[in-house]
Amino acid sequence: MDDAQGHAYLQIGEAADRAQLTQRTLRYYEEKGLLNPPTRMDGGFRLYSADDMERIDRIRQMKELLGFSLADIKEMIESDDVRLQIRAEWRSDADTAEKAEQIRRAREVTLQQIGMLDQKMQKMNAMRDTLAERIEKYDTWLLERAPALEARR
Amino acid sequence: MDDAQGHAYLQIGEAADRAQLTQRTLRYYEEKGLLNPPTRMDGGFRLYSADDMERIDRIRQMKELLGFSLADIKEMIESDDVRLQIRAEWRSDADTAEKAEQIRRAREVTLQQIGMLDQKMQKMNAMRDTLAERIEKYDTWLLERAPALEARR
DNA sequence: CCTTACCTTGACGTGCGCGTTAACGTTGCT
DNA sequence: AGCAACGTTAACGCGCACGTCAAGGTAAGG
Repeated sequence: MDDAQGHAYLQIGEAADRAQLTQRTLRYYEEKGLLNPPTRMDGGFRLYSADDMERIDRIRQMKELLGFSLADIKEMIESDDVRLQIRAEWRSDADTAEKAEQIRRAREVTLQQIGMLDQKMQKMNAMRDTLAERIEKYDTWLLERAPALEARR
Repeated sequence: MDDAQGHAYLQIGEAADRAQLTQRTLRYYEEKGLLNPPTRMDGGFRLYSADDMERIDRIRQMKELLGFSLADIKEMIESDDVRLQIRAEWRSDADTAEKAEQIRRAREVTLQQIGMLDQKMQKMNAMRDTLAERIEKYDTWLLERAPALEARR
């Protein structure tokens, strides 16, 4: 079942390459419950969907960008599960009110995530400011005490 | 040698409490070269200066905020050493040109740090945007499919 | 001088996040 | 049918960043 360009499903080798992770890491994430078990081919080979790949990338981002532990990340991405469940049961007979409740919870979680991102970025901005101040001090020092070389510019 | 409020130098217990770290962690950071060995009292007790405390806090920030390894942090804070050295040798007979060169290097490193902060913040902003989009989708879904409860507001 | 609180240096233990190896099965091509 | 490339699970190993004793020294008050 190929796509026009590339394959719709990736085996673990390709998946790992594209995600810039190792196969071991993907299996480990699955083992730890960060990834929902991917579909398998008859022989048992894992097949990663586009949704899987998206999720893998989000996990990597949260690790590298935010420096969170896998346990933290696991908690945080559970709102993604809701999103996927909704997509799957889109026209099922599940109770609409129940779905709405789930969505409201997911919304809440997402809001919290945004809040924590904002907090982090605020602190990083403060850090940036102190670094910028430091640059200024370096510059004034250089201008006062060793302007010779700077004048060449 | 007390200050008007609090002590100018802190023993490791107080230092750890104020930095929100454990004594073990402070000793570990020292062992790993992230902290320059603090002065000691006659009995061998460590005494942390205000500069030490500042540095400890920067280390903690870099770890928690940026999620860096201690090895990374060690590299990054070596520009701080320059700053402290400068302060120490302020009126020494060290070569001015040499100092200037050090300052230029420190300036370069600091600029790089600012650059990486900017990069991170940019990525975090992108992440924030996707989360905000998700919120929008939740909201429209809720308005379309389950407006009843929302109407109560 | 004695006690209590605080500190010292080892040294071993621990949880996380994988890396690595072993032994073996599957796929796909010729 | 055979072979190379790719996959599977299970198990052990490892570096990092400390936690946690153990055995003892020091500081400060009564």
